[in-house]
Amino acid sequence: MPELPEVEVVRAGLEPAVSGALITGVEVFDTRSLKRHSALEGRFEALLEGRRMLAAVRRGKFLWFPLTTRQTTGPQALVAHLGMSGQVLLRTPGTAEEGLLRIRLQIEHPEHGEFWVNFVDQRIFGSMAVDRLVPTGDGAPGGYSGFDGGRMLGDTLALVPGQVAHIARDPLDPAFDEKAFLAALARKRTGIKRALLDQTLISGIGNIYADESLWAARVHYEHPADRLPRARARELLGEVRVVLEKALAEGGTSFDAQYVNVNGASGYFSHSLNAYGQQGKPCPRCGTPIVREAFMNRSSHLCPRCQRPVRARAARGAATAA
DNA sequence: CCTCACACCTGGGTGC
DNA sequence: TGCACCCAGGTGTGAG
Repeated sequence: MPELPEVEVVRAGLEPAVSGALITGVEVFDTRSLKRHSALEGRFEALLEGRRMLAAVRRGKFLWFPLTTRQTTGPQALVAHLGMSGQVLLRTPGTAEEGLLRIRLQIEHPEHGEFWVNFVDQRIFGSMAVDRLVPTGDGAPGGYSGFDGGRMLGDTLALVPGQVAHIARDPLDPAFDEKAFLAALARKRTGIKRALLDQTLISGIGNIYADESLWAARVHYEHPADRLPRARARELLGEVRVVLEKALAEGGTSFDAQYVNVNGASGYFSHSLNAYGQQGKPCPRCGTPIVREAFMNRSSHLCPRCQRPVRARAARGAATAA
């Protein structure tokens, strides 16, 4: 469900309530929501109770909350991934229980008081975990944590949860290495949309924003990544950034009550979609009906006129033989 | 090493 | 009303 803009809306919403807050209680209602948690770290509840969260950090679609250090362990964080249907809701203690509530943290903030942090997830593709923090490969901050978060973390800023270390930086991250991304893209022998969805190449993009970015850049989703001219690839990356930033400014994309911010409210970007879910409606650019095609057990939405497929890759040597 | 298909899940909507 | 079937915003794993 949630892609970078939706996850950032959640991060920003949690930040004031969780930064500096003490975890006073942890309730796990469904252990399947701990599938990313390794028992080697210790028991999830025991690792959290009595510790404080220092900040709310995000890279791509991953969220984490660095914890105060315990003498017995190195630096650790509570990690959360929303999967397809996860929500993190801030509630006043005593609020009636959400139907699909999987995990609840009881927290106490020194200034803002007590909250429940409710992790709600229909499909259970999301999860929480406590994971150790490891240094980032490039020495830059592990993810985005806002101004205050950056100050709170101080010299432990350049850490990332072990299970997030293989995820690439996202295109809104100041430390995103554009040259390295373009070079890696030029080596990918796969379709451009698969490459955009590959979180080890560039993170934060999912099915909605991949389709929107490709529409904006007028690129067909099966265009071979390694045959996209560098200038076109740079344009596409520019469109990715524009789409993500615009969606963020509008509070993310919601089709129903499934994706919501920490207060349960929906975003407005669904009104700004040009391609995703717009099959049958005229392309806002040329009027040709948008089509939907099967792709990776899901679907791709595109304008068949603005986004022409390229000729299939010629068999090796065929072009020169003639 | 790289790429791809698939498993992992539940619930809401639709059409018969 | 009931039910089968389709659909959904993601990621990790293992086969080839």
